[in-house]
Amino acid sequence: MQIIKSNKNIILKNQECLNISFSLDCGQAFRWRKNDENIWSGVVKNKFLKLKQINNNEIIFYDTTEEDFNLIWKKYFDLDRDYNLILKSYNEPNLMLACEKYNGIRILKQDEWEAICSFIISQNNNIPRIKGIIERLCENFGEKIGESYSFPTADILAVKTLDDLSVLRAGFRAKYILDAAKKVSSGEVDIEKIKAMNFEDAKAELLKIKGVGEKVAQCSLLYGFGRIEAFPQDVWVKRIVSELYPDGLPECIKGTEGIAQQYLFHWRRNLDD
DNA sequence: TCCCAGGCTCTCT
DNA sequence: AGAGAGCATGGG
Repeated sequence: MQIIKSNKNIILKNQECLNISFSLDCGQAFRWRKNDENIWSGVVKNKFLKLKQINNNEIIFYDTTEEDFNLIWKKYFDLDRDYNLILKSYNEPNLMLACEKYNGIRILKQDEWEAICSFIISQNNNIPRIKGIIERLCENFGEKIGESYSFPTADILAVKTLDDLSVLRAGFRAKYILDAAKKVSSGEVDIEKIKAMNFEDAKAELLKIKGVGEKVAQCSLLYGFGRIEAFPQDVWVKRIVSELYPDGLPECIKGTEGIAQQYLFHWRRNLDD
C-alpha cells in the first residue's frame, strides 16, 4: 500500500482487499451515496468525504489531509487489518465462493451511536426505507457538514418527543430511537464502558435499550464497536445457516465470524445476479 | 389487494 | 421457554 499526496487529495495505491463500492453498499452503512461519475460521498464523525476508486488499485480521497486519512479514514476502512490473511483462512467451499466474488468488502468501523440507532431503524424494514429514514433523521436533527449532514448525537435526540420524530416516518421504531437516545445520553448505557467490556457483557448493556434485541445488538457490536467476532443473524443469514450449515458454523470462521457473515450475506442476497 | 422488509415486545400457554 | 400476534410505513 502506498499513500500519495496530490494537490489537496490523498491517493491510496495498491491497497489489498479494498473495494469501496462493495464496502459502502453491502448493507452495513446506510448513508453513502454514489453519483453518476462513480464518486462516493458521505459523512463520518463530522467529516464529509468524497472518494472514488479507479482501476481497482487506486482510490482518491478528495480534499483530504494526510492527518485525516491516518486518524479517521484508515480506521473507518479497517486498513490496519490483514483481510487477505483472514479470507485465505476460510476453507469452506461456499464461503470461499462468496469471498472470491465479493473480494474487497471490509467491515466499516462506524460511530458507535450511529450504528446502534441505524440498526434499531433497520428492524423489520427494507434497505431503501432504512436509508430514507436515516437521511431524514440527519437532515432534520443533524448539523450541516459539507454537502451533507452529521448524524444527530444521542444528546440532541434525547430531548425530542415522539411528535418531533414524526417527520422521520419511522413508524413504531421512533419510540425505540428515543429510548436509545435517552439511555445513551444519560449514561445508563455507557458507550465508553461498553468499549472496554467483554463481548457478552457489552451485548447485555445494549440489550437494555428498548427495541434492541439479539440481532440489533450483534450489528451494533460488529459495525459500531469493531467486534468482528459478532455474528448478526438476519433473515438472510438465518437462511444461509439453515441451508449450508445446519450442523454448525464452519470452524475456520471462529474469531472473525462478522467478516464471514458480511461476505455470505452479500453473496446470498445477490445470488440471482 | 396482499405480502414483505437486515426484528422486537408483549402476551399467552 | 417457546410460539404467535401486532407493530408503522411504503414498495412491489
